[in-house]
Amino acid sequence: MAVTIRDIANQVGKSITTVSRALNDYDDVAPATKEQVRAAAQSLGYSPNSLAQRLQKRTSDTIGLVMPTARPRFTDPFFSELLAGVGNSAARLGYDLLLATRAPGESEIATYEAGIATQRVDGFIVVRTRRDDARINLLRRRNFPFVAFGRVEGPLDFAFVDEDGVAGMRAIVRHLHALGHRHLACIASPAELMFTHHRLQGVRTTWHELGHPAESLQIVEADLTQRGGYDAACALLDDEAARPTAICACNDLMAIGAMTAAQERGLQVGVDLSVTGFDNTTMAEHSHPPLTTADQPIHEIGGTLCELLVRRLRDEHAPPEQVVMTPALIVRHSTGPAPGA
Amino acid sequence: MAVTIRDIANQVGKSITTVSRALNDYDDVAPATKEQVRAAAQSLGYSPNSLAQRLQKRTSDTIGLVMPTARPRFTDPFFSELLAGVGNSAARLGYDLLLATRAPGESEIATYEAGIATQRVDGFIVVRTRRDDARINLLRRRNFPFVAFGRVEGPLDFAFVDEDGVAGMRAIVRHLHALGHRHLACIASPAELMFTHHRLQGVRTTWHELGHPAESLQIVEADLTQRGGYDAACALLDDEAARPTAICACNDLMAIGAMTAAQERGLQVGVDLSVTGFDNTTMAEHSHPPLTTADQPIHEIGGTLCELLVRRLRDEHAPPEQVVMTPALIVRHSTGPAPGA
DNA sequence: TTGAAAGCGCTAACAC
DNA sequence: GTGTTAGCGCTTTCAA
Repeated sequence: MAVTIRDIANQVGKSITTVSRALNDYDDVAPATKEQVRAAAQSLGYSPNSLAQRLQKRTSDTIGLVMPTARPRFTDPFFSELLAGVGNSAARLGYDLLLATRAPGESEIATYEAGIATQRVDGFIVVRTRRDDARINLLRRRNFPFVAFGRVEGPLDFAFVDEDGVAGMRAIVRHLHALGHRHLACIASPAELMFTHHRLQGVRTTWHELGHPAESLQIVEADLTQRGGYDAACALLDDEAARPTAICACNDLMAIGAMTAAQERGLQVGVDLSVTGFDNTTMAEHSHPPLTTADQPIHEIGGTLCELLVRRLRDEHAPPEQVVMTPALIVRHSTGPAPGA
Repeated sequence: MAVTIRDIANQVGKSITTVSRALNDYDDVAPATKEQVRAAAQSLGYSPNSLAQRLQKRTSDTIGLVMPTARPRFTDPFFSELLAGVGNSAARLGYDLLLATRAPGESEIATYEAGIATQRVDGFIVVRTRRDDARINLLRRRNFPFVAFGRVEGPLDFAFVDEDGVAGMRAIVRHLHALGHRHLACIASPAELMFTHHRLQGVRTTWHELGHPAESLQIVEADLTQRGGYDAACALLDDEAARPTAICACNDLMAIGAMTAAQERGLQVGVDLSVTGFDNTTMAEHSHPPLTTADQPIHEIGGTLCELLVRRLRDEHAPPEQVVMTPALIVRHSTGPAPGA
């Protein structure tokens, strides 16, 4: 069986108390004893049992993250990158990362409830916030530590990291405007997601500010996947009378789907039709043509989320920190001058 | 603070032992008492402290998975899908999933060592096996429960799930041969990965069996990313004298990168050049043109990995189960008759 | 400088 | 049926 402090105590002929203090480098232990204990620990191959430590300390040293997976085939490159960011940061800060995957709904909330009730996690990272977010409402009600990736509607009395979706879309729409586009379509993400709200608002207000009539902007909703973007673009492009010269999608995946739809119809993306994404996943860089998009430093955001949460965990009274990052416009070849402009 | 069995015991005027037994539905508790205890637990909002339960049971009820992330920007759609499969299955079986991300190397091994030593996990899922795999060697040496996604060279005395890479590539190469291709290039994944070995072997032996001379097959290595596939394809295509009519890549991501390279050179994929992938990620379905590839049921594989591991955890003497799945050829539009054939 | 004892929250022999 | 007692492996008063 595993080596315990009791084994070390026997070996060096001291009490387990002394061993514990020696290992934790208390300064009321004789230097000689410390050395002796450490040597014994080393030679016996001792490692503390973290379950026991955690029970005693009444903390789990664990961060929970529940990935919202709507469908069984779940392939969002965005998340693997975010997870890597969170994971690396958690490890560096001495925390474990507990991962669950759950479709939004009752069982999702139950997962949060269970995490809290059974004291398996010290705090949560909530990703992809919704306008009215049941997860956040719950955590707030329970006064349980968490950090969100994204904001919500209503009071923002919690810690979050978010990107400025309005500014990101403003940059994109201005870019398209400057290229001479006068008929724009936006492939929106699901309305319940908070970032949709920001990005859409960015599109709408900027388009309006630039003096375009409301009718020159079409908005269709899709489900964040490549297939969703594809279907939405098909509908937009097949109505030839109202066909836009530019399509801005609310994420890269949908933009790539939209490009496929355009190409199937013989349109050259970047020439006959401009398409933009959002996120700057690595796919955007390597799509054909490379995608104009707004960059979010996803890996870094994951790290920041973790840091903010840990700060809160270490100091209960730390004020909720709020970070809003401005996405950078990345111009590639999927956008070009409006035809005939 | 949190409600404990002691609180319940006080409330109902019984000992904590009785409460514990009632809650665990032992049959030596009076039905009336059981009811009373349950009601009290309910009304007090009791949930067991899992740390305490685990310490007592000497099991962590946790499965560890360390994602090998070579670079900081880590965007493999393959992994998010695998994680979803593992996560769902783990939850269903009553296990937590502990996720870490670590680049292959010393710190990766240290992560495994720490997980074992501190008793934080009951077993590991090892993904993307290498021909000589330090992780597996370690786990084997320590006799620590694990299941691998993939095989290794040498004795296969452990549980694993793998796909038959030889068969998958055989199907692809035969498909290309039937289309009249006589000059093939393969974009191989890194040589240290075990699946590279299988897939490459599938390509080589099949090509040979079909009667092609060795010189008609070129093999270049790339790093599994879109960029890697792109670079490799550029090199292949720019040597016009030796230009292949078909390129088979060892995963979808590289195949998509290769398509980009071809398209940049004015080649029509599926007509002037055929390209194939491997994995059938959702990207393959939506690429332009849609990619011919070999299907791996990734989500399901994740689930199976979990199940095999749990079976082993519940029964120490269960023989190591080994599952090899045969990938199905998915023909889409990235392949077509060889030019001039 | 060290050790005895209590306790984190839970389960399980064993006795009554 | 139920309670007493011990103990999982650790930390931390409190006394000596």
